[in-house]
Amino acid sequence: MTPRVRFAPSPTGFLHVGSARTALFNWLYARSVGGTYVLRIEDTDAERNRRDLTDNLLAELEWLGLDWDEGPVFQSERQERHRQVVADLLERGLAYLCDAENREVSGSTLVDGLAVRFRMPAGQTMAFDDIVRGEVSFATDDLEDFVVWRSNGSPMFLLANAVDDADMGTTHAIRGEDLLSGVPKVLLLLDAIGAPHPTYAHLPLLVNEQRKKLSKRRDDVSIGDYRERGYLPEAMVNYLALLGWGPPDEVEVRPVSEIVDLFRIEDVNKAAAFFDVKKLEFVNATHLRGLDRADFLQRVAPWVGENAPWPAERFDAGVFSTMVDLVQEKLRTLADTPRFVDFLFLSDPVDDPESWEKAMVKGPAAAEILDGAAVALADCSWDVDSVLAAVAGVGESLGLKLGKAQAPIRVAVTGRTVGPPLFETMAGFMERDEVLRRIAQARARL
RNA sequence: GCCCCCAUCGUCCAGCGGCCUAGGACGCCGGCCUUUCACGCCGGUAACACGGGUUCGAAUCCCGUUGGGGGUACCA
Repeated sequence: MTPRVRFAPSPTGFLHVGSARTALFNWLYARSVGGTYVLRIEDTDAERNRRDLTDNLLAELEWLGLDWDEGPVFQSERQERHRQVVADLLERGLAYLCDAENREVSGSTLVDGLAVRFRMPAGQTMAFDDIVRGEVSFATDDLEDFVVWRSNGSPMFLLANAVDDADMGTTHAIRGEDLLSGVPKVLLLLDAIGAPHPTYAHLPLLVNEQRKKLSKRRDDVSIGDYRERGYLPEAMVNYLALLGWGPPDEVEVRPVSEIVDLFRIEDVNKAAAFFDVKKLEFVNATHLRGLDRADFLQRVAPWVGENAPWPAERFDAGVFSTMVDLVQEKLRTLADTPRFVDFLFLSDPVDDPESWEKAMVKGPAAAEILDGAAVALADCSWDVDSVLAAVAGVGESLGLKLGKAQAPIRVAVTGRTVGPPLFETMAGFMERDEVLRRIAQARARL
């Protein structure tokens, strides 16, 4: 029997990183064993049954590259089937009607306005063998009767979940550990409808610095937000795969295709994992550096386009395209890009007080360096070597190494202490007059 | 409260009875390179929660303790 797994998110309007991780592991499992990956939308709650909430979810999954083989299947469209199952449970006495106060009401057929609860059998042990957790068991005596059908005429999560998995032929339920304690109830439901139990694999939770489950209130959990902050989908997927799993060869940053080849669900570990943005950044930077120029230009387009910190008419795509070689390897995220090149597309260098303080105030001989550079750069050849030699000469006359000597010039020209290689940038992409103008302007400010 | 799960460097992952004076990665701290930053390279910091067993031998198996987490809705 070929494995069938499903990712069954509840539409909340965005894709949570924890959900993305669950989706990824289901996808990895399916892709690694040649199984089928189905997408199911758990929207039994009327408030979540909104197409727009689902659309965004699907868009984010597509962005991550987690393509599904079947679906999306909407639970809300399967209500009639759910109703039949509940009616059957009621008729067989496995469930009962109850009012708003949870008092049992006699009757063996569905009644509008009344909920239905499943009757918890006494003295049973519900056990199952979880791929990641091993043998897990619950005593039904510790569990209570639970609602399977709402008084408003809709199915509850557990019921829809059990019925749909049974109907869809789900062989493996791979999901977050927060759902572990719901398993015995689902098993009972599955037994009641005569369906086989899927094999479970409960993934360790993703937690924050407080070791609490990632929550949308406190933590940055939206995949869309990471996308907007300049993270690459392949980096996101790569990093997420590293939470709860590790490649046998210890090579952490790699293409998703390799992860598919190496992934084994049995290797997933049990302990909760901290979502570490620092490491995500590292993974992202590594993938970013690996992009070829055309690919990089395409991905970075949103950050140098309309929302860029410079007037669109001053942007020079040709200059930027060439500058890419000088900045790409320095970036952590795509969003870092503008501040490495903005001085080229702005009429004046940006004003960065910290940089100014560091190079012009605290740094040595700022005035002398700028004065010297104004002279030396005025009549040297306008190429990288000559510009470098000119600045180096100014530094030597003041007893400064090139690193120190270039600092005030860098800040005068670009506005910042951090940026692309200075001489390459000046000689390659700026007019001599503009460089001299900025140096003079900075000198006047001292 | 009750039920369930978990426990190796600050963090993520490796280790699945001897190869462990515990390995890799991120971070951090040094150094080199050097036109800043970054990259790269070199080096360093730092962990088997605790207590009992089992065994010739335990980070690895068992029990307990402690700690953490999850669940306990007519949310999913």
